[in-house]
Amino acid sequence: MPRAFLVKKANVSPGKRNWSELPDHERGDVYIPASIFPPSVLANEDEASPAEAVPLCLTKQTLPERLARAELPSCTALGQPPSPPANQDDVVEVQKRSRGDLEFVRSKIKVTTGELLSDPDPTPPHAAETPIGGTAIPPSSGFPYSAGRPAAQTSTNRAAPPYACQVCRKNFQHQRMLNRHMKCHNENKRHLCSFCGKGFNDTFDLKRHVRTHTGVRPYKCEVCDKAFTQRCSLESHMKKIHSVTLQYAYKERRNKLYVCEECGHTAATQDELQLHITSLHPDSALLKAKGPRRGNEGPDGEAGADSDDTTGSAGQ
DNA sequence: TGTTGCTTCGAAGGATTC
DNA sequence: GAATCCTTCGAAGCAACA
Repeated sequence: MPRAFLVKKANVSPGKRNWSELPDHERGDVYIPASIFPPSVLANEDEASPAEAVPLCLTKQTLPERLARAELPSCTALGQPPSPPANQDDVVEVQKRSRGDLEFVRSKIKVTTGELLSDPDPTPPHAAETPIGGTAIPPSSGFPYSAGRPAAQTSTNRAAPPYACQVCRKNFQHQRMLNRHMKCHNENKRHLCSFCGKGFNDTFDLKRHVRTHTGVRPYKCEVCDKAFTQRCSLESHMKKIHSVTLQYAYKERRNKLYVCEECGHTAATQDELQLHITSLHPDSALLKAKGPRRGNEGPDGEAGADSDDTTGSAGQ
């Protein structure tokens, strides 16, 4: 019996939900805890998606106990944006967490595929200089650094990707790649988790993170019915446990699986999901969030309300 | 204490939408 | 063309077990 099926101790770290407590038949392929989105929470959608609504960790009394326990220790740092890294070259993300009185630091050293200059200029990056290559980082983002400049204009690099990050000196082929990369250096995370307040640079990262609070597990192993929050987890499970390697064509896109976050119902198309929500959850804030993507919403988008982040594997 | 399986998340490449 | 979304890879950390 795979250990994955063993019930973990109840004393889980506060930063993680322990959906393994639940039998797989209850989680199903798309397990969603009941009442995970109290109406009081979903009602607040003026400026943010449901996932970006009022941080629940600030209103725990409105939550079911089990959800309240889902509060990540990062809540303790709400309103306290992380200090900028002492060394801007570090691609180390430090998450402060606390276990009761004990606070610990979880660090992640990201080894990216970004291309570093093979012969980096020994002179320090002129991050504060006027950008030459142009930057798309909006002033409102609070990002203090310039995005960079075309590396082709910098000295002796041969065939180097044209856009270089002035902070970490990585090179990118496209300006948009560089622009997005610069978010990594931005301490102001635009997309905040409504449950714990943790910020993310990308809407999809937020959506993916929210699943850890909601318990939505869109990826189901068809062999043992165990469900996972991320596809890579499923594929890893399939490979290690069942010795089944899911193979897809290069860049093949799986069929999308639209998940109703009210009840867990899955639909093959967005229209079908829309119909489902309209008929069964007419008061759902998710329904409102299904409006025009950029019609009346802020720059943050509505991603948190989207259930289309859940793409089913091809085998489903 | 080492191994294994799972969870979570950062980040880049590419596709899609606006 | 820019912004957003999706996919993918990889790493760190944890729990459970040998």
